[in-house]
Amino acid sequence: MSSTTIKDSGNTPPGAGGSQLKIYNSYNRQKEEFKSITPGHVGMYVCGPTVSGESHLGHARPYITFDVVFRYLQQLGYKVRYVRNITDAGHFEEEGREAEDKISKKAVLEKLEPMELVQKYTNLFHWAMEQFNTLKPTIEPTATGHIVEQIGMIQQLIKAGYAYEMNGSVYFDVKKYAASYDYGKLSGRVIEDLLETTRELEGQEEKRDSADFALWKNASPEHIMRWQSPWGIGFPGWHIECSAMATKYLGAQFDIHGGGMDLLFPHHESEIAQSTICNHVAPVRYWVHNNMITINGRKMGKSYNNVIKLTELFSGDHPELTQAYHPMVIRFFILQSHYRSTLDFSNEALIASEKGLKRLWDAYENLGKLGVGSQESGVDSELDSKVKKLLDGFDEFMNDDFGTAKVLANMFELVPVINSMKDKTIPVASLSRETFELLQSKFKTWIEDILGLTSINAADNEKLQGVMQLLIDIRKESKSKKDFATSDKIRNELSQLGITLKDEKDGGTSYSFD
RNA sequence: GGUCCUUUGGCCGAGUGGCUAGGCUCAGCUCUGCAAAAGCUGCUACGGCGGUUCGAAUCCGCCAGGGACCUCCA
Repeated sequence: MSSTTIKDSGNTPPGAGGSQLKIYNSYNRQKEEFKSITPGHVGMYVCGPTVSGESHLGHARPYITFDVVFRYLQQLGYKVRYVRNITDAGHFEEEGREAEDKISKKAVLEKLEPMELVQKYTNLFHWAMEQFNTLKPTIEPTATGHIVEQIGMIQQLIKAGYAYEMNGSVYFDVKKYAASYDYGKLSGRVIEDLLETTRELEGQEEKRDSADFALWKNASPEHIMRWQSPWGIGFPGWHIECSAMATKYLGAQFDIHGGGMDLLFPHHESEIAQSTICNHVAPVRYWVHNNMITINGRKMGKSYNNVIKLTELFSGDHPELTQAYHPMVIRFFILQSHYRSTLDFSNEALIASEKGLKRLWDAYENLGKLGVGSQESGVDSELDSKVKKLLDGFDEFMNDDFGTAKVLANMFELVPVINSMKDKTIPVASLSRETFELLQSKFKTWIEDILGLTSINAADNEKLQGVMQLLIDIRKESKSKKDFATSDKIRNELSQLGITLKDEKDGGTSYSFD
């Protein structure tokens, strides 16, 4: 793989014939052709998790969405630097546990140690991401590891006259910024409205304007995360970490910034303001936002009390769940909708996804087992061009703002063709050699490398496979002797254990685990 | 209250103004010792009312429902 040139991967390379990647840019609210700032390279920043608690289903969406974006950009031949932060600084408390007073007389080991908590949930997050088969970001910086950079940036903002200190805290001067820049453009906010807001919030009286936001907060004694700064002991504000880390690793201006729609305001709006003042340029070319996962039509979130944690989803241990769901089913479920639409959770929908994924994956495995066949004669040109068209659709739909749902729809349209070839009701030779090979290679590339799906069959164990083969052989012998009592006993008892035997048309028998 | 978005068949969910999305469910058929799987066929929807257009789920207006953001939030 070359690091500077565009790899010809069999997909449409950027800029060359065919369709070209278009991305919906939240900043302009329209689809734009994607052009990277540095040819052959892409810088992408995605807002990562706050590791003060366990991740839930809602969190799965952006990381799976942007994992596919990451994979696809690489597939197109770009060298991608994918930065996803870990927010491990802030006002930390563990759920169900009170934040503790640092000066209390408790023994050190009895106290809530913030880094221990942060470590625990970071590990859990990484574990869940692995279950989803997401690729690791190329850089995963932590907020606590970049306090120096954040302080540096705040100092720059003060020096530039866009931030002011008050009682050990530092605030960004939104009114001043708005005088010469378009504060509110990203989130569609009207600055006058923001300045007029008369919301009562704690600490508001320190600000010159209610729209101002904190860059650095003075730490009260009970605040357990604290650092020394030019303004006294405190902790960084809510938005500065992303600006500081994105600037450090991706430069003053980079290609893609991703995150959930709920971060549009104030988080990303503030990020733009901070970075623009410090770096004298708009930080991001393409703002990309995924929509929310809802449950019973409501956004999943702590404040709504409708959260299903990922561990619960994988184990089925939650009152809303009728069963456990394989992480791949969640991934598939998310990919079956467009990332900018809300996605409603329900057991019914997830079960449908589970079945669909199994069917798709079985067909994919069958496809891999098919030989090219003797392509001498009998090419069905109608079928051949239909298959080609469906395959071309993969690129076309993905290039249209990452239309994974439509890519999957095309794959499903190919499933009957593949299964029929397997059952020999359609000869493999009805496809030209070229088309058949394209079908095999594109299916593999797209299903595994781009969509990042994997098998959900639990049967990948050699000894078990041996035992299964033995049972299948015994059953086959019984059947040939018309001893159906024995053959049915084997099948029925296996079925009770959650193993389904399937007699294939070619005389063989396959099995699947629930 | 302000800003924005959304409303698709039993369920989920794509949809660029004209051509079958797709998945799941359900029914029938084929195959099969039976079953499962697979294949085939069927079920054809776009919140309501107007408007633009030769033609609208797709554009515009009004009404109704739902949601997001405005506060930590994926």
